[in-house]
Amino acid sequence: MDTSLAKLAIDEIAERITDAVMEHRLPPGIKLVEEKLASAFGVSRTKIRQALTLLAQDGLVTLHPNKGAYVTRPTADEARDLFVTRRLVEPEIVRNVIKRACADDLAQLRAHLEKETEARRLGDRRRIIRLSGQFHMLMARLSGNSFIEKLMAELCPLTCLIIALFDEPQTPACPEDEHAMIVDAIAERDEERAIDLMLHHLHHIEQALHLDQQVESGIHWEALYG
Amino acid sequence: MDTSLAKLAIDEIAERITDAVMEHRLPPGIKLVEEKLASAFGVSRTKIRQALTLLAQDGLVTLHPNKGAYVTRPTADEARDLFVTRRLVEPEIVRNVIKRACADDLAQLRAHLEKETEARRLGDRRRIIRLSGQFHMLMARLSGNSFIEKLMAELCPLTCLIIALFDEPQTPACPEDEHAMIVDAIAERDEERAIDLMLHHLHHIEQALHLDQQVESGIHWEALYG
DNA sequence: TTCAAAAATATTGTATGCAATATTGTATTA
DNA sequence: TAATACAATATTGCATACAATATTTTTGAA
Repeated sequence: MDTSLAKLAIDEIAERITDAVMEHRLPPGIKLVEEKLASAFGVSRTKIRQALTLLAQDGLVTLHPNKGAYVTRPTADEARDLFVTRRLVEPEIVRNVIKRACADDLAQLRAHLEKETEARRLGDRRRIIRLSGQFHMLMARLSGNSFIEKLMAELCPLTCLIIALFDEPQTPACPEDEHAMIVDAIAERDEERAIDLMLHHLHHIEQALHLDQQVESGIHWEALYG
Repeated sequence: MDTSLAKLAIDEIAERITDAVMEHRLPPGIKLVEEKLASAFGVSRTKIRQALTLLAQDGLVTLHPNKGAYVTRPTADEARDLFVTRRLVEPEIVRNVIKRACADDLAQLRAHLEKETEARRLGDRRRIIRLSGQFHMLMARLSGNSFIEKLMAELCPLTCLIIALFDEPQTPACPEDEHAMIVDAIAERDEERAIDLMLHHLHHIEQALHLDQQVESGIHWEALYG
């Protein structure tokens, strides 16, 4: 798992685990044994422990005292709350990006869209999901409000988790080019349209999930001995 | 500093430090030496370290690598962003509280108001500031959205910090009974008025601060040798 | 005396070791 | 054989020790 030679800081460890969760390489519910991670990253458990507390703070990992750390398994209710929160915050992000975005910012957005296109071309579904999340994180960063940026840096990885839980693996990952349309509207400084597109985008993501079905509780143990 | 006998969990340590910051017993900019905290709380540095990473995640403490942990000293810009964020989020909180609040929830709010009144009667300015912050945290909790609750649990202590930095100590802590008026409007299910009161309340807090003055940079070292 | 170099001290960063707890495997008994 | 108690193993929680880095104090020369 560790590719670099330099010793990893706890933030970097947390980031790598976050990426792995976003790409569904670490599925919701899986146990994260400290020693395994420690040897995987080539550091001591102390650092892993600190990384896990960070991730737990972000809600990506849940700590059960004396039991261990598990990748969080959000409930359908939490998923709904998450989308409510995103629909509350992301219009403000769009407004601020339109207000502040310079040419370089737009270039960053376009560059990100290209990465998404490339991942789609390759059919790399895991990367598509992670990049889709990171698009919104980039938008939040460009909005210039550090609190909103930090909030989105929590909500986006969690959204990926929720997609992992509630989406059918067969479904084509994300609404195709909605991100591109949002960027276009931003480039044209069309606030109303950009916000509208963003809200529809979020609705599409949520509606593609099956939050009403009983997938949420995970494995149905009762049904196993039939 | 440690009053209980049982060993403190990391969260409890973080909470106590948070309270101390909210009450301005730990002023912005002060260094938090791990060993001092460790002996104060009767635990090892390991736990303190984890508590500090939590607090740093919340923005209440800033970690300078190899230098140490310092109580954050927010800038005026960050203060403005914070209030922007609160004005974005708290109307939603009010809406949800009105939608969901049962009799017991309202009783909790009233009980909190009494605590505030008591602190005001005693002239305990520190407690007033902390309780004022915790009023908004309670509202967020009653709103039933865990993400918004968590966000407010970060923003409120930071607001206390900002008040510590930018408010004149002489000023009477907070607008007198605006919290009570908000609770009244909520009890009457008057959404528009409640939101209006909340927004005005937030404006009052922000305008009581001197975010435009150059208080922010802390001590004016240049002016000391004149 | 003043400045800079160097020693001494303080503090952080990390790994390791041990105790506490949980989980798994085994044996014993009804 | 099935259930339960007990032992073995695995894992977490925590403190401590040591290395790396920063800060302060002391020393010595200009």
